[in-house]
Amino acid sequence: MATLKDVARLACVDVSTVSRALNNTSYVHPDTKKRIYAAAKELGYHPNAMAQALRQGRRHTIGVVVPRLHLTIFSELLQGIEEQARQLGYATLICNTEDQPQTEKECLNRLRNGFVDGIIIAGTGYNNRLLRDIQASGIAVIQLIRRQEKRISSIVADYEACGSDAVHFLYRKGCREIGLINGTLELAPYKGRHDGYCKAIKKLGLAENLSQSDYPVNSFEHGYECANQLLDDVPRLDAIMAAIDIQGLGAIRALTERKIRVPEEVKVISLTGHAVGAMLETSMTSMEMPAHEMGVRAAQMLIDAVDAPSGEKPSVQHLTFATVLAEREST
Amino acid sequence: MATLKDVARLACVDVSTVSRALNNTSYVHPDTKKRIYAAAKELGYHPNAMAQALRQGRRHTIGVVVPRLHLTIFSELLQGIEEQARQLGYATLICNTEDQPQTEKECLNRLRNGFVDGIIIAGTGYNNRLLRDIQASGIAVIQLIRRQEKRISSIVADYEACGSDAVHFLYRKGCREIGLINGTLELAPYKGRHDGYCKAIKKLGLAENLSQSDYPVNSFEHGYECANQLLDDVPRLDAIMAAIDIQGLGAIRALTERKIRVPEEVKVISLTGHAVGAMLETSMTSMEMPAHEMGVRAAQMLIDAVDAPSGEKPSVQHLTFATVLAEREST
DNA sequence: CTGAAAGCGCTTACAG
DNA sequence: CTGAAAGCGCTTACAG
Repeated sequence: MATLKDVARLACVDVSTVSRALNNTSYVHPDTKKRIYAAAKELGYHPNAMAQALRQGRRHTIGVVVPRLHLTIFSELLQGIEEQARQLGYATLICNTEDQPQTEKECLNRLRNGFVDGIIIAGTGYNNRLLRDIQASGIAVIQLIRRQEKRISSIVADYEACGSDAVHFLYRKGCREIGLINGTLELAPYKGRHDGYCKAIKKLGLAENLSQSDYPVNSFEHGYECANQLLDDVPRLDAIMAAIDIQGLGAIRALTERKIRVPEEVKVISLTGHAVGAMLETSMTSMEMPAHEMGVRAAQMLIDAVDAPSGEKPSVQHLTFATVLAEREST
Repeated sequence: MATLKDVARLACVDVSTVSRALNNTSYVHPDTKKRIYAAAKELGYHPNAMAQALRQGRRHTIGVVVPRLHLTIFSELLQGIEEQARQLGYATLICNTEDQPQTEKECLNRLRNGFVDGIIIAGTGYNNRLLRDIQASGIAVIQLIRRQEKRISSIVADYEACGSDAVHFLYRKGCREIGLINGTLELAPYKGRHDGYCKAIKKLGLAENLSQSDYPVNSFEHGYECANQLLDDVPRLDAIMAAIDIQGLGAIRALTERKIRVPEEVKVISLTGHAVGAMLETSMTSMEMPAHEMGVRAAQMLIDAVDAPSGEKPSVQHLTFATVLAEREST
């Protein structure tokens, strides 16, 4: 790789002049400039981003820590983040934790070592202390989807309203025995949906029908298992709410196997529509969150914080997006 | 952020000693070591990765260029890549091109600027020259899924066998009018599946039933539109092969709307199963490629190339994975 | 076992 | 308009 020095030598000027010419950072005589450009081109010169970053103290890279990508909302969020970051001149570094606090910790420690200017995280909630340390050390941090720590800015959907709205929607459709398939209450999105569900159920004077399984929360099997549990426990079950699409698929599969018709006998709704629900044979009604836009906003907010002069760093802010009902065939 | 210098000052030694102690790179007196560790801890010292990279000429980062993440096989590949890279001590930088050659070009130019040690790309095929330049400049490059350039190593599935095997499978099931939903022949995976399909069809003395639409190849709508086209054009259509799962979903939707039963009247098979097919109401038969493993192998191969002493860089190699039939309810 | 020095490739005051 | 110099934070021969 050719360096500034090589270009300088070929163009018969000092490296500082080359730097100025290439970065358009101060007047350089047009003729000199021309010579420099020619030399740079001839040598196929590309500036070394490491050296620039070291010198300028800015890496123009953000880190994104997610629990999983495949078949999750995170791949869509990540697309939004990457798109926006790229437009603002930032690269995106990803880390996949599989929701393992230990893996997450290692990822965060790598990222903080001068890898990135800021971090967007959908975390496990087990490394909040570390996250605060990282933030205190001057690296911007934003929580996305999962607000596990109040003292760090976040962008989330209104999970509680989402859970509650879904119950009311099903109630209006005539459902009286509504089951919930959800995930661990340690994670904000599941906790919120759980609370919204319970409050609405109580308000309407209905019975809570909860379920759980040993499968990973984010799995088809979990949905399948929980649906079977609900069907066994609640003879007159007439609706199933699934926290995420994949669980909904599992639930529909369980219903199909029992020859229970959707939506005539049991209605199904997903609380986190992300595109796949709309494509099913029996397309699935869902509460949709604007994932792509949330990703874009997260990148924007993070980079704003990174770019802010160090005196006036923005204070902690929490942004909540509404989810919108998309009615389809499963209800 | 505390620097080596700060630690050195606090521990009353030279920076070089601190560096050696912290990196365990040569003998340092135990007492000194202890003092240094204590000082580093007290200051919350974290080495600056930029400076290390600049000094060592290695960034320990690989770049991954994909056309899309959400609801594609690429999110699964990326998970495999990230996992393996992380285990080998590498971070993963991603770029999302949306299959725009111009965006891809910009991404590649950013990556080559000292951002990464190597690049894994599922490319558009429009920047082959640039890719060769990048490779020539000392950055390892591997094509994944899409082999658009023979002179650069690649890891792909056997698309031709995949297309051909699917035809033979359907033939054995009694199908005689088999339609294909595919994508642009400019991309190797689609070209391969197309060729495999055509050869098998010819060999069996059947008629080719192709389709196309104006929608993005990687969309539900494309599958839906093409299926309708095939149904209109081929009265006795009894099977549909879809290049990818999402197209298959579109096809099933079209069939459902016309009240055509799957698989009794028309069978459906996806040529790139990636998890979602198995979860459907009518679970979809598909040719499965080991996406996660392919991602792992790609990361491995790339990092091997990066780590190879510069004298003995591995030569171009092409790895082809077999796809395996997973029979489900749609056939 | 440890210090002093050079240097990775760049940018940016400081002179002139 | 351009050069010489310092320095970003680290590592690593080279001495001793």
